[in-house]
Amino acid sequence: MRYATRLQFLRYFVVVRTATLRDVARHAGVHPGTASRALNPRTRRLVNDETAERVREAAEQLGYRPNPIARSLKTSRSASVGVVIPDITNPLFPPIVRGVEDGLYPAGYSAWIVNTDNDAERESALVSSLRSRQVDGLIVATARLQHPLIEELAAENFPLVLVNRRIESPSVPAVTGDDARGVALAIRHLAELGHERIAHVAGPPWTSTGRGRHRAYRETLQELGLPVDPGLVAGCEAWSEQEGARALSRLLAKKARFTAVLAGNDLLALGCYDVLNERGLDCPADMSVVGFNDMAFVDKLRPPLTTVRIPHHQIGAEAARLLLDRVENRDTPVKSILLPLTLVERQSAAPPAR
Amino acid sequence: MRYATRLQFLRYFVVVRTATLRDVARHAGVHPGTASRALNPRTRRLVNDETAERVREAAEQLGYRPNPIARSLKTSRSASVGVVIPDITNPLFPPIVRGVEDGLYPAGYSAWIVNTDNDAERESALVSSLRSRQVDGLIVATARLQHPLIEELAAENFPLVLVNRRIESPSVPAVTGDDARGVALAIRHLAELGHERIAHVAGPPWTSTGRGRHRAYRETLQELGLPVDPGLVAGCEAWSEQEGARALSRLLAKKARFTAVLAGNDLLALGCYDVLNERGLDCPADMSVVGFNDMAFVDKLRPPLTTVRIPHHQIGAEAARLLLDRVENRDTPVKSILLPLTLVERQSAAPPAR
DNA sequence: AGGCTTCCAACAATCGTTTGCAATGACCTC
DNA sequence: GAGGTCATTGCAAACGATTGTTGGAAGCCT
Repeated sequence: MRYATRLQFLRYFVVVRTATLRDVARHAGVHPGTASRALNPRTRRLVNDETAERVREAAEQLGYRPNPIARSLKTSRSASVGVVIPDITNPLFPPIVRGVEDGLYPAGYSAWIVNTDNDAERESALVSSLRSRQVDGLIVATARLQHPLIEELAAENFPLVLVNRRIESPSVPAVTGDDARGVALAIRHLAELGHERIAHVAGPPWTSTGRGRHRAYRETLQELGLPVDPGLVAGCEAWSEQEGARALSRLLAKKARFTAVLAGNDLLALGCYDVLNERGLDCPADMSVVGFNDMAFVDKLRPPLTTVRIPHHQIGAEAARLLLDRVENRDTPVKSILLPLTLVERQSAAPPAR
Repeated sequence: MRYATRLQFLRYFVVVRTATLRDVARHAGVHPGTASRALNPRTRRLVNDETAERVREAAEQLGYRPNPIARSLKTSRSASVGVVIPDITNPLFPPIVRGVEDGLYPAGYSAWIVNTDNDAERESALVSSLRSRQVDGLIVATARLQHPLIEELAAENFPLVLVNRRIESPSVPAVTGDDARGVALAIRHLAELGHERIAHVAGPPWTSTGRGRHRAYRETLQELGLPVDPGLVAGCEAWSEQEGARALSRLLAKKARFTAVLAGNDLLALGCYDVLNERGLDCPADMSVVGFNDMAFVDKLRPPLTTVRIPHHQIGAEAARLLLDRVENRDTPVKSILLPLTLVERQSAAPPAR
């Protein structure tokens, strides 16, 4: 024997080289196939209890850790899923990602995160790279409304769940907040405070959220018998502070009359704050502002932002579970989840000045 | 032939099954080994130009994409690195992560991100899982000051770079901001505004940043001939808003006299804002506050926070490059990088009231 | 013409698992 | 005691690439 002592022999495997299944088998005096079955809970019952125990012990002694690469190669599964987001730097996404991870963890899965910067080409390259890494499914927080890549994956019946944003095609499961009710919550709140002319700084029309919130805004106004005036809506090209500022400026420049504005999301609301500041307008005395998302730290703004809270973490977790369902059984019926939203009242919305 | 037409044959591979190297080889009429060499830039010169071209064409026609799993199994490399962070939800980390990705991308590497929640056990499990996934190196943004796991990896000469936080052991390369000069920048600014008694809400003493900034605070005061009074320092147990608030409250409760406070980071500064608000103290009129990090949106606070900017994205990118150097050649000498910081003056620091 | 490189491509082993199939032997039944 | 079932284990072929070794053809030299 090359090794002076048994200890050295063990150390060799534990430290220098990582023990393989073959080593474990040899150590336990069985065939690698048997060792594999003994260690795998699903096939464990195929091997004698006593043998299995011996294998388990050998594995422990040698510090055996299965090689997921080899396993993936053989099984073409990886116990991991891809998470495709536009940009982790956008404070919207980290909580979702954590939610996904927390949903995945109990099942022993983990997440591969990639940033697309909303670039279709990059996205397609990344997805293809994820797939060649054998991810078992995909969670996609895509922005665009129509989306050939997604349709394609869905057509292949590749396990896929959309998060945060819906897509026109109904065959793709999605987990989102109930934007319509969220918008209603916000508008009703403003109405109860006494606002009648409520403007909307709308998100990009090529996103499902932008479009959906805009529609909900109109519908709620109608329901409440409030004026729905297209002149009170300014659209944005992106979910950014600058765009929010530009939109509100346009509204103000038109001399449109309104006392409150519902922003398509918190970033846009931040933009609104900026122009209000610039023009010496006080929020909420001169203008009420309501956001959407309840991003981190918007409670620290002056004034603290009244906004609609979306349960991002929960969205991620639900998406993970939904995906896992489909991974385990591809024929699980497609189902989408709508999570309730809540209004968090802070100080950016108040009764209008008389 | 099982396939009615050549087109169907091709579709079979392109759509239904993904073409393997063997398929490409057969299609080009060569041995798989030859195909491998033809497609790999590093071995390309071992095969005849004409043959190589034929292989290339076949690969393209069949839509061949190499299987990274199989490649990893054989080469025990993965063209990916692990990124170990406490919590992606902390706004500090997303820009670093993006920086890392951007630094990795040109070399064809990608990043696996994991969150440890600063739990040593979880961290160790995650690192081990990353290693069994054959990551070629690790970028670690660990919080704790001494760190057996890190020492162990370093001892093994496993490619490893620390970001954002240093560790006592000198053999581990790290990329950080130049905290000492950053603190000096902040204190000098306050001194120039006329502050003499400057307090410090210090980060956790078990983190290198917490400790380092505290030391720099004392040293700078001394340099400037300002009083360095231990009664003007309150330590925190965590980098959180609540801890920042508690610390400043303690200082205030002691009736310590001071007109400005340097917070260990922006989160702590946020906590300071909270207690100032509660007590009806105006910032900056009654108390100046300077933060550290320049987190997103602190320019939107009231007052906009004066703080020290850390080039997070650059830190990530440099770390990636450093790591890649070591991955390519394990014997690259250990080198650490200190990036310059800048003070961004906003409105939370002003001359003290007389 | 024989011997020498040089170039190129094929061969086959290997990475560490999983898994269908076959073999063995124990035990049971009629 | 022949035949059947059942539990258990071994065998070997994959999965899809990489790479050291081998061998044949061509080209060059003396």
